[in-house]
Amino acid sequence: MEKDRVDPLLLRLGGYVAMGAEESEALSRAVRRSPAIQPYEEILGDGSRDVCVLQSGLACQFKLLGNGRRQITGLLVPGDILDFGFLTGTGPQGHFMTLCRSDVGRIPIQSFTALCEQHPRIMQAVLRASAVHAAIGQERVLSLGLRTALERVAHLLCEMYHRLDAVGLVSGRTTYDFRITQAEMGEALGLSTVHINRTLQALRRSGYITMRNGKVTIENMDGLCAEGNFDPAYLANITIGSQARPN
Amino acid sequence: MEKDRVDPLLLRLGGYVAMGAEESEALSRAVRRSPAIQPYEEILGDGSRDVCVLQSGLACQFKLLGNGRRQITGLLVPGDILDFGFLTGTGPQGHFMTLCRSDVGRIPIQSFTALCEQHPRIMQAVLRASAVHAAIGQERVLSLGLRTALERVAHLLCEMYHRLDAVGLVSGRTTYDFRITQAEMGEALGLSTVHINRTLQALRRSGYITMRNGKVTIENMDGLCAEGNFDPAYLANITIGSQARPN
DNA sequence: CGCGGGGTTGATTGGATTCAATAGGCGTGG
DNA sequence: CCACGCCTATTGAATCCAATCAACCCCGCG
Repeated sequence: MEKDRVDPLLLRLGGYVAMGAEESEALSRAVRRSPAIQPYEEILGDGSRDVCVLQSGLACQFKLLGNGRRQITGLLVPGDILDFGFLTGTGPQGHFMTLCRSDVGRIPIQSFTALCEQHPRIMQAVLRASAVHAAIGQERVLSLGLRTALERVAHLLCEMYHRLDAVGLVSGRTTYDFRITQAEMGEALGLSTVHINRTLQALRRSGYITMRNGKVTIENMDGLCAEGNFDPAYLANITIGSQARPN
Repeated sequence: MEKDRVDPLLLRLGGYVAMGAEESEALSRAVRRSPAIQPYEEILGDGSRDVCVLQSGLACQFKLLGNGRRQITGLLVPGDILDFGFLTGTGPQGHFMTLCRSDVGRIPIQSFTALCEQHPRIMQAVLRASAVHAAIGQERVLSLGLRTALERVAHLLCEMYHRLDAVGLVSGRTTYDFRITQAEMGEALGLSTVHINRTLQALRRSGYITMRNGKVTIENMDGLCAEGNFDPAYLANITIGSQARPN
């Protein structure tokens, strides 16, 4: 099973806008692969404006707040563009680092610009990805602002399932790799490590999930979604006009 | 003092990119003014893709979560573009409504597109505004995720000061209009009304602020900033390349 | 004058944190 | 090969910040 998986970026963008072989190839060619990055290594430290894409592994975006407090402001899965600042000509927000061994691809900003000019669909797909990224951010605010611990964790596990599924990283129906420590989960969800631990236990006891070796299996999808108020709609790309809306 | 203030949108965008008289006028001309909107009226309910700008008053963006819970995901001050979805061709995230009597201007999306093509600086400024909008969102995550109640409120009051100052809505050094109820503040900061009340009292007792008639005065800016871990840098527009960065 | 919304206060409750200690897994080095 | 150390997960106890519940005050308004 050492097969070279399809580029997750292609899967991601292809999920937004159907792309022809020519476009896929052009996109693939533009990506510069770098050597694998070790866990807990900072990405994007350099001032380059390249478009960075997580190719494999898991990464996060975070911000520091004096006295050692840290907030993880976003989790990044393969196929994710780390930061969309290049769209507005601004630098990345906060810091980025890997949470496990990962690969990061880069598209030099000039290549990217040329690519988008030649292939409007690619541009369109990137814009959709950016919109979904923003929607994920909104959901994070909802979680931190008014969801209980149980809801936050349940919601996160559902979200990860859908995001990983979109890039073909879910195996056997509902199992996916999620190499994150409980402490990191806490930093992402605004909860203490201890409470994350107890909350995960509750979800396991209820039969919603099982966890083994950094792999999460959702045993009761409906139950977990209900527990976390999860509605996958925000992960889809909704365009006004292209899809007639009920109202 | 009934003078027609300078269009806050011009002040906002002009703060990002210096614009000539021609550009300012073109921008002004593009904005369609609507009749004043009453408090607690929903904006953007229609499916239009117009670029909406708050011209006066105060508004918020919010999302609902079953069982009546509501999270205010953003506060909007004059000069703010309500939603940047038009940049990605997607619809607005969540709902928008006024918090007090307000005016909303609209730029039909076609006019906007034409405007940006003819005046690249306007496009550039809008992109900067979009980036700052995103940065404000990140700070919100920080607040909800790891700031204490006191820090959240202090931070918010500092943020509003800077945002309103940017559009000329601060009077007498540090006084600004902030017609928001404590309940709404709580919904924005993920705190209960009662706790907001007590936190505001603490800030007043410490001599950081005074409040009267919906007007906030910051009496001790340094103290309030320190209390809220507030650093105004994220409200500035930082562009890679245009400004040399220390590192 | 009664009503309603917003602000204030006190008492109580509770979800989550913090502190503290133990257990398990894994890599390194003796 | 085992010992040691480190990191992560787990558990229990105590504490605390903020929520909830419940009045009450104040004021503008019909």
